[in-house]
Amino acid sequence: MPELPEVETIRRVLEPQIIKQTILRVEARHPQVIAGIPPETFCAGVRKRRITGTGRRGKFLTLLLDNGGRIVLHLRMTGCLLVEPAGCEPEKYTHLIFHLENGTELRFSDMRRFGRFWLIRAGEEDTVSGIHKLGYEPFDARLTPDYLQKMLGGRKKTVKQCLLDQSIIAGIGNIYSDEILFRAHIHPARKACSLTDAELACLAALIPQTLSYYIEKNAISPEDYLASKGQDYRNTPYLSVYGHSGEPCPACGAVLKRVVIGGRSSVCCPQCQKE
DNA sequence: CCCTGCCTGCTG
DNA sequence: CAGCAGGCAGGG
Repeated sequence: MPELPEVETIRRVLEPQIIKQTILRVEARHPQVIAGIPPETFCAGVRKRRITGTGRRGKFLTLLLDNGGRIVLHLRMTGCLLVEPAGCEPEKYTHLIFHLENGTELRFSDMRRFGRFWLIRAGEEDTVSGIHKLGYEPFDARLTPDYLQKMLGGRKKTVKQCLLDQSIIAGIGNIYSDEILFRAHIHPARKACSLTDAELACLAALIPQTLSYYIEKNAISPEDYLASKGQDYRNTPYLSVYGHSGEPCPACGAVLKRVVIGGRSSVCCPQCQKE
């Protein structure tokens, strides 16, 4: 489900609820969501540890532990994290429950079960989760027009595929790649190597701008997040093109078109985003 | 580059 | 019923 703005929203909602809490034990109802090590090893390694902080890298979340280790997780398509009182019935598809000392539980639910958890021990390098393969954060000062030129310049791939490539820029998914390209007036099917310097500069500026705009729009109180079971914090009312194919372009009124690029469906304006 | 698998639910 | 869904890894 979530891309960078949603993952960041979840992190901001969860952090105050779990920070300084000790994990009494972990219940792995569906151990398949634990990757890299046997589930029992994961549960034993996390048990009795205190959560000292949270982090985000691209679409990955991290929970820092008091022994220097960390939990790394990725929500993939439908993963969801909620902190709920122990007495309250877990959502359907709850696969992992972290029992916290204050009587609440950090619960991971995921209908499609694509989400994954890793445990990285103190001093260990994370070479398993995929974090090590990520490119710059969208807000990294090194994400310059020159960097984009270097990374996109020689590529035959489309610009859309490059934006989705986590090893170039971390955190952009199918929704925000469409939104960024719409704002930049660049057609998603354009070959990356065909982009002009001006277009690359435009992208370099719009990537952080667009994502921070949507992080702001996502802001939600922990109460509202919980009330909607972690489902209702999304940006749908603010999206310009994603989910709006067949509707008029908000800029020029032309009919927004659905196209398939690299197997992913994309929505763009045939008028504002010339091929 | 494309394809498949991983899962379940929703839409037409 | 087929096709699609905001992700990613692995294979040819």
